[in-house]
Amino acid sequence: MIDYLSKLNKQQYEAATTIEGPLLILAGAGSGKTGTMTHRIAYMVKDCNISPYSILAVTFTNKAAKEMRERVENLVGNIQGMWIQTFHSCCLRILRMDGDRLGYGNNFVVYDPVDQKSIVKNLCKERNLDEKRFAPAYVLSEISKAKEAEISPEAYARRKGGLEQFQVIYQLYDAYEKQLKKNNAMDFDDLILNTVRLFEMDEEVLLKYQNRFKYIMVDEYQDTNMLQYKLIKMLGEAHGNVCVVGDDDQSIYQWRGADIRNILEFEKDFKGAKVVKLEENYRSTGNIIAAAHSVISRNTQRKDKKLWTRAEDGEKIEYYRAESDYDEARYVADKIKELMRKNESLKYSDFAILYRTNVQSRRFEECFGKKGMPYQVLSGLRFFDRKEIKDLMCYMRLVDNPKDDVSLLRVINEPKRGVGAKTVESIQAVAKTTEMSMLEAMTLPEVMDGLSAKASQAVGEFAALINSLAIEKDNMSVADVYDTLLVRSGYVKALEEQDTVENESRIENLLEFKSVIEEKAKDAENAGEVLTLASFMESLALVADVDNHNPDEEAVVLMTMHSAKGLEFPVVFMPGMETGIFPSYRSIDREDGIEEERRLCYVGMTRAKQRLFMTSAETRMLYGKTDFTTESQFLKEIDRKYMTGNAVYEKKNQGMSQARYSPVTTYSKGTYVSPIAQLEAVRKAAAPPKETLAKSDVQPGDLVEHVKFGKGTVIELKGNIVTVMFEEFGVKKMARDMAPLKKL
DNA sequence: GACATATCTAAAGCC
DNA sequence: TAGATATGTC
Repeated sequence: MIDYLSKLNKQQYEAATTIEGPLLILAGAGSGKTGTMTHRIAYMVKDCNISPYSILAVTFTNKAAKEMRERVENLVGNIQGMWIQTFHSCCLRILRMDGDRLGYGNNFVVYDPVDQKSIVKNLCKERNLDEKRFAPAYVLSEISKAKEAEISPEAYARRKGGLEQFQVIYQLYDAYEKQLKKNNAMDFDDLILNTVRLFEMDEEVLLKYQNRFKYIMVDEYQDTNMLQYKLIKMLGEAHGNVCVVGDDDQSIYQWRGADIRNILEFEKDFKGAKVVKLEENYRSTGNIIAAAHSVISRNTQRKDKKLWTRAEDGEKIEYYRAESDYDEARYVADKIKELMRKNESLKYSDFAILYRTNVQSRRFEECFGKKGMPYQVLSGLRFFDRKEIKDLMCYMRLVDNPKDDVSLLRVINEPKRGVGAKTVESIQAVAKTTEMSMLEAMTLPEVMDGLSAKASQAVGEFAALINSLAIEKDNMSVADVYDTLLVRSGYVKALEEQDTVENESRIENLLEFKSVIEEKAKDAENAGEVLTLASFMESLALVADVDNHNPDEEAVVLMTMHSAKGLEFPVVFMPGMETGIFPSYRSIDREDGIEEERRLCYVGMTRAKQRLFMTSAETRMLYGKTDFTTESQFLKEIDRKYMTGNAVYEKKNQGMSQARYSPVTTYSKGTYVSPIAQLEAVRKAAAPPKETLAKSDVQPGDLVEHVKFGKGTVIELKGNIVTVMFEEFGVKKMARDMAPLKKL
C-alpha cells in the first residue's frame, strides 16, 4: 500500500517507519543510508501527517544537506518549513533570529579560519611572543578545544594550572574572545557554542525550538562533538524523537574533535532507544566486503555488526609491491589501461586512487601526465580558501562593513601598492587612540602627513575606492561591485603583469567566483528578491564546496581516503600501504590512533564496487630523501583468502626504515635541531659549489642547466627574476629563483 | 618597501 | 622535495 517504501529491505523499512522515540540507525558502508533517511522523512510527512515544519534534519556538509533536500523533495514534493541544514547553518539561523540576548548585534559576521589566524597572529605580535612556541595554528587549536568543551578563558587558566605556557594561551584566548565580541563576530565554534548558551540561558527560546522541532534527525552521528551532542540533546529532551544515523566504523574525524562515545553510548544517553542495524551492503563484491571486515573486526572499540552482501565474491583484491614510488604509479597507470582494454564499458572516471596524504598525488600526476591519461586531483585546498578568492571576499566584506579591520588588514597591500608594515602600524596607532576604524583613520591628516608621497597616494586611493563603493553598493549589483573591485584595486592587473601558470589559474578562479555571484543573483531573482552584498556575504559564510568531485568529468579521480568518504567507484587503488604512511607515523604509538587509521582503511576499501588494488613501494622518496619502507600492518590483517599478488610481507622485513619514524632529538648548545634540519645541513655541505648566473648573462631562448632540475630554456627576464622552463617539468611548471644556473 | 635568499618543516579538512 | 616564512639586501 505504501509503494514508495516497497524498495526498502526489512531493516531499512523498520528504520524508516520508526518515528516516535529515540532511534539509532547503525548504517554500514553502502547500506542505503541516505535512501533510508529520506524515506523516513517522506513517511513522516505522507503517512503520519507530520508537518514538514516540525522536522529538523542535521548534516555535516552542505553537500549532504543539499542531496538530502533534493531527494526528500523528489519523494514528497513541497517541503516548505522543513529544516534540512548543516549544524552550523542551523545554529546561524537560530542565532540570527534569537541571538540578541547574547549581546551580539543580529548582523554579526562569521569569521572563518583565515580570519581567526590573522587575529591570533596580530595578538601574538602585539605581545612580542615567540612565533614558534605560540604558532597561531597551535593557539587556535587550544582555543577551539576549549570552546568545544565549554571552557571559558578563565576556566582554561584555572584548569591548566600555573604553567607559563598556558597562562600565555589564556591571555590570547581571552583577548581573542574580546576582539571577536568587539567586532561583532563569531567563529565557527561560536555558532554552536552560542546556540547552546542561548538555550541554557533562555528557557523560552529553548521551548520555542523544542516545540517546533518535534522530530529530529542527525546524519553522520559518529562525527558529532560534545557541543553538537549537547545541542541535539537539549532540543530533543522534551519529546525524545531523536533519530541518529551513523557508523562507528567510519568514524575518521576524531582528530577534528568528533567524539565516538556519542554514538557508542547513544542508548545510555537516550533512554528507551531502539537500535536498527543496516548490514546489507549494496555496493561491493563479496571479497571486498569480507576483506574489509577482516580488517575492521580487529578494532576493540566498536559496535558489534557485520556487513554482508548478496553479490558474488568477484575478483580477489590485488596487491602489488612496487620497487619504488615511481614504479607504483606506473603500475597503477598500466593497470588502468589494461582494465579499460579488457572491459570497454570502463571509463577513466570509474577509477579512483585513494591515498593517505595529499603529497602522494604527485607521482601519479607526473606519470599520468606523461602517459596522457586524464586525471583530476581533489586537493585539500577548498575554493574559498584560495588566496585570490579570499582576498576578493575581504574586499567585498570591507565594502559591506567598512569597520571590518580584519579584512582591511588583509587587502590593504594586496596587490602590492606600497603600503608596508610601517604605514599599517601608523594607521593602527591612530585608529586606536581615536577609536575609529582603520578605514576612517587612514585618511586623517595625522596619518597622511607622516607618509611618503607614494604611500599616501596609495592609501588615499584605497580609501576612496572602498568608501565610494560602500556608498553606492545598494545601487549596484553585487557583480558590479565585484568587477569594480577587481579592476580598480589593480588586482587583476597585478596578476596579468606576472604571466605565470599559477596566475592564469588565479584569474580563472576569479572568473569562476563571478559566476558564483551570478548564480546567487539568479537564485535571489527567482525568489523575487534582489541579491544584496550583505546577503551574498552571508550566504558564503558557511559554504565551501564549489569544487567537489565531479563524477561527469572523464578523468581518473585522485583524492585522500578522508575525502572519499561517502563516495563509491567501480575500481579503487589504495597506494602507499606502508608503515609510517598508512598507518601514519603520527598515529603508530597510540592504540586509539591505530584504530582510527584502521577505520580509515575500512572506509577506503569499502569505496570499491568491483575491484580493489593495494600497493606499496620498497623505496619511497619522502621529504627529498629516498628510504626503504615496511609494509603496512593492514595488509597482514586482510585474510589471505581474499587477496592475491606478489606479497612479500610474510618474509621477515628488515626494519631499515624504522629509524626515520622515530626521529632522534638532538640538542646542541641548548638549541633544538630537528633531524630533518641536520640531514639538510649534511647534504648542503656535500653539495657542489653554486654557479650563479646573472640576469645579464642570458636572454630568452638560452639553454641553461640547473644543478638539480637539469636542462631548461630561459623564458623571460623580468625584474630580477629569470624564468626558466625545465624539460622535466613539461609545460606545466616554471621555476624562479635560479641562482645555481649554468649557461650551456 | 620590494625582492632575493636562507631556513624550516612535513596528516587528514567538515562548517 | 617543495612550500611557507624569516631574514637580508638594495
